[in-house]
Amino acid sequence: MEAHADVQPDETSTIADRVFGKLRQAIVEGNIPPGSKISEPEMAARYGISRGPLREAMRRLESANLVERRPNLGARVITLSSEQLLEIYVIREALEGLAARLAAERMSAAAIADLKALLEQHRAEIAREYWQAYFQKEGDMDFHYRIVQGSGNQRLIGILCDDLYHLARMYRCKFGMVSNRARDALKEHELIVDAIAERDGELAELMMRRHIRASRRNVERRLATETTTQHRTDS
Amino acid sequence: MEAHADVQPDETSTIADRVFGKLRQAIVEGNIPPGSKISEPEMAARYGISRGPLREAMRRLESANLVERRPNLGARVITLSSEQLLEIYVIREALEGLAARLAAERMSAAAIADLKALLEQHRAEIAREYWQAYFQKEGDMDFHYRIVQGSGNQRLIGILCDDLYHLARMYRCKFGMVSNRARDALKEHELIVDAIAERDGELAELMMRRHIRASRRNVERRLATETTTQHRTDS
DNA sequence: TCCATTGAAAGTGTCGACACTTTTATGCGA
DNA sequence: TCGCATAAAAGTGTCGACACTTTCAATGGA
Repeated sequence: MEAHADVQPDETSTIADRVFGKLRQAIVEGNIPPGSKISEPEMAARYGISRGPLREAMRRLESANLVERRPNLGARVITLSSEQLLEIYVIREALEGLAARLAAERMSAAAIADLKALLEQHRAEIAREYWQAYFQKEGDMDFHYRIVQGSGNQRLIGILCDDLYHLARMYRCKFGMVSNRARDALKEHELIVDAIAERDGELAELMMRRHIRASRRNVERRLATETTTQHRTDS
Repeated sequence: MEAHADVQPDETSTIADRVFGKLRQAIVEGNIPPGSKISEPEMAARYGISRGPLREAMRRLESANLVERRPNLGARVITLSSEQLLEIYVIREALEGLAARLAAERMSAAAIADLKALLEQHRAEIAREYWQAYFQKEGDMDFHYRIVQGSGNQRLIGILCDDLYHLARMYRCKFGMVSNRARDALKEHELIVDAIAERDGELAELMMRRHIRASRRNVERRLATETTTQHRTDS
């Protein structure tokens, strides 16, 4: 995990950088609830720092669209609407489709082999019924990260890994999206990797777009039932 | 001009916000040359502010990928490689294609009429040979802005208008890209608008992708001749 | 003459303090 | 009791100052 372009917890980095990473993680995981106000004195005290670096970190969170800030009123964690979640899926479909095509053209043979090994691991975990814990967490993301990295397009990697994925993860935590389609998703992942291994960029893009569209439709279904049943605990 | 989601020069905004906008403009227009170091004391003195707000502005510039910052070494304006410029075109092709499709589905009739009026204006300017000054500046961008706004996807608007367009503009200034294909571009713009007016999303996406691909190829050609002739002044 | 060392100068990272704005609480009048 | 005005409290925006790091220059030795 954390194999992507994240803020390194290096000791040489600044306080603002480190606290940015911590705050982002706290927001994405829901430890700081959506819509809640972030008080500068309170946060500075919690992390044992001054308000200067904290404000720098807040600026970066603002740029990352994780907090909304209004002058003299302070910053709040963004509120999560289902429309915005679907907006992200629409963009991911276009961008990750592109990433899959580029990956098919440029990914190294070694990276493809690693990808296949990752899928093998997923397959085993699903067979052992561990998929709940795994796919609920970061398993699916790992796969997507690698494809995007394989595209070799630095700007594309930045947009997806530094911005959209954190938002997607946040929304998933918020709505409690436990993937109930792990087996289907794995099958789709396999088709994508096969296309990449065959260096068939066109097919890889098609399959990736289809995969994300299916994922979006799954979310749409859940959102629909969520709103009709009005927070019924489906246990 | 400046009709997009920019930093409002409102008096109620903070110093950091205003100086962020000013710095971004200065960087994009080349007034602060690429690769040059940005000294905090010097910049703070130039804008007559303290280092606190300036550092907040720098953080936002960092998030916008306009400056590179390394701990204890300071910030530099990003250096411009032709590879990165082409990377942006690849992403724009995917993202603006998507925007055109969404715009065809969702744009209001009034907005489409405005778009047609804009094209009419472009046509007149090209006929009067004003196209050099116009297309060299922001005329082309105006068109693209409107399409993206018409998509209605807030996240998409943010990625393109807040990040990629500024970068594209910067690279254009850097390489002195005077569009020598204004007439071709206008023709392509007309095809896109026609498709949108017909509510043909599929065609609008196809035409937009083709338009940006043509634009990218044009840049590629110029870059190729640029590197072979080694800065020959083609006057 | 060239290189290494050392000191100063400049620059970045961080902090505490103050001014102004917003919010909350208090008290007065109807 | 309710509503409004006023004042106090909290919070944000900004600044200047200090510590540490990096850079540069001068000095001394080989």
